[in-house]
Amino acid sequence: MQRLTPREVELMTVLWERGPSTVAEVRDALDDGAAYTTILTILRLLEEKGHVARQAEGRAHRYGALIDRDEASSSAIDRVLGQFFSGSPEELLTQMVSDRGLDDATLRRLRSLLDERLEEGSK
Amino acid sequence: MQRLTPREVELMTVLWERGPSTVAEVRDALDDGAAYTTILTILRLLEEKGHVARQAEGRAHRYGALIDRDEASSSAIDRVLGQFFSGSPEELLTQMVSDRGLDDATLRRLRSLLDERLEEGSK
DNA sequence: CCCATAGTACTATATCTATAATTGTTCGTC
DNA sequence: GACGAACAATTATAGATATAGTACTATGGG
Repeated sequence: MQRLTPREVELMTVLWERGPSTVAEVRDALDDGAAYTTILTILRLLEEKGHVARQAEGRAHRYGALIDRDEASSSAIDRVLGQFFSGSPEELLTQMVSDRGLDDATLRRLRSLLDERLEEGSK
Repeated sequence: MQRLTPREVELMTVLWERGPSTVAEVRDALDDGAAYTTILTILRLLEEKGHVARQAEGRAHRYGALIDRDEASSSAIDRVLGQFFSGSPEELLTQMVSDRGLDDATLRRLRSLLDERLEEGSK
């Protein structure tokens, strides 16, 4: 998937959380003083790139996400993996558990997650 | 830490792997046909941003990284965490182990990694 | 049925990113 | 000491990003 700019991620997040929305709704949800036309322009670019679609609704249009959040975050992770961890999820995880103050409870939850995965895989 | 562009990460990677290098050495290491002046420009920008420093060496300059790789990757992860996982490392890891096509061997390695961590923590 | 307004399309601008050509400088060699 | 090669500084350009102004359109309330 194409890379999303930080600003684009912000708009997409609104669509993911609110569901299909009009320009005005997105602007209200962002609540950062951006002009109507600014939001419109970014949504238009996202549409060009195929990340959102819209349908007319009265005189307005309702924009909906075409990609889901997992897809986008997965791409973002891939990018980080490639840039810093030679594509190796282990290396990323290693740094996360060592650098980041994850407590034992969290580590244990992650381990059971892995256990579940391994269970399923062997089914 | 400020965000690094993909291209900047590539150059920094050379410095991280090779240690302090001249422009010509970086260009050779990249081996992607970039012009000498292109590399120079990006290094100059990285210097402005405080990510590298240089010292004269004969008529050339040797550029060295001022930030280490962990620092940069950690920032990149933070950005992804903030953008997609409400800052929660657990959510990111959850997605990694569930969505990604990690094979059993990898999952097992990840689990032993967590085991080690938990061992250490309880010591 | 008309016109104010909400909404859209089009256009514009500033900054950032990535690229490189041109110009200037220094050092080693002859 | 002049010259060429290697290097650096300056300048330039194209495309992407983020912002918004302007001009046009359609619709719903009076």
